[in-house]
Amino acid sequence: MSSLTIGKVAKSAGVGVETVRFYERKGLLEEPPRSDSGYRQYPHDTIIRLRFIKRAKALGFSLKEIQELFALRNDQHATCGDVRTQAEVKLRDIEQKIIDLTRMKDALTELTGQCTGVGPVGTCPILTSLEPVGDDK
Amino acid sequence: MSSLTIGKVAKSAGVGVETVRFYERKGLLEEPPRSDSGYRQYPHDTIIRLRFIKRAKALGFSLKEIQELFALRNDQHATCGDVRTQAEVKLRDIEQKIIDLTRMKDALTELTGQCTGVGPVGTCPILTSLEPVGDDK
DNA sequence: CTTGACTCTGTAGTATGGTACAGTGATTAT
DNA sequence: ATAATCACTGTACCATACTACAGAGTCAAG
Repeated sequence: MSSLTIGKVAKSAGVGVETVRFYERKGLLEEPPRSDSGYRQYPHDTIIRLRFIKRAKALGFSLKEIQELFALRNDQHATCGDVRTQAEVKLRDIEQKIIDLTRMKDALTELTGQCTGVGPVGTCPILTSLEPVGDDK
Repeated sequence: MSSLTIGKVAKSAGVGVETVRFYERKGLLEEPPRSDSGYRQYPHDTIIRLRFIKRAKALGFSLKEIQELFALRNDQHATCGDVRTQAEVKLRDIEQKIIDLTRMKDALTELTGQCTGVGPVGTCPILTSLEPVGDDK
């Protein structure tokens, strides 16, 4: 059956043409066959692969990690458990980020709570708590 | 009193020497006076300023945002409320990140829950749910 | 007074995930 | 048939926050 041009796969997957070529350079997409004139000819499942990348990115996987996922899938010796392990590592990662951000949030909430919002900038408790002593210059 | 060399301020503030020069280039630190031989001579409160930067970074502020905070402080017309507004914007920002990460976490938790961890990689529900149909190459 | 540690400038490289050309050739629609 | 898209390669650039040199000069301790 037919193959797709780079513009078609890009549009179908919701990414830019340059992004598709970028993924190829990064090894996330295999080099597709070329037409006589040198145009890339993509099989239809390239769209699926691109969507996989989009979803995995939305789940917080980096391009490198996505590549590792692909490598795992192509590895005859890899098991479902290996994939699960990767997902769990990423899960711990995300949980840690949430913890860190929550800490930041609490600290900032406390700071804004101390600030009445009135008065000159020099007396702002947000700034003074970030810079407890002295004044530069 | 005495001034400090770049190595001293860097160490006291817990950052690298290159980082201090980098901050100077970025406009986060003013250019300090120089000795006859061209060495930077830092006033003591540079350490405080560097620590301010560290703390603000730990609260999720980018260097650019920290610079804006400094600009605000040096602005005679700025009020405490302006600073508070900046902090609140950052707070919303952090809250949104937490929401996004929580969504990622839930999606990944669901995925790992579906995976028993046994069997070949081809049957892994984590991979099949990321790539619902077809199989590339 | 020598040696090692420190500092200087300027440039380039790291990682991440793309985006944006320029200049040229191919294809498609009218 | 010709103009408007589209595709090609290669390179450079965006932001973020540093880090790492090279090659030269300076300072402090023993």
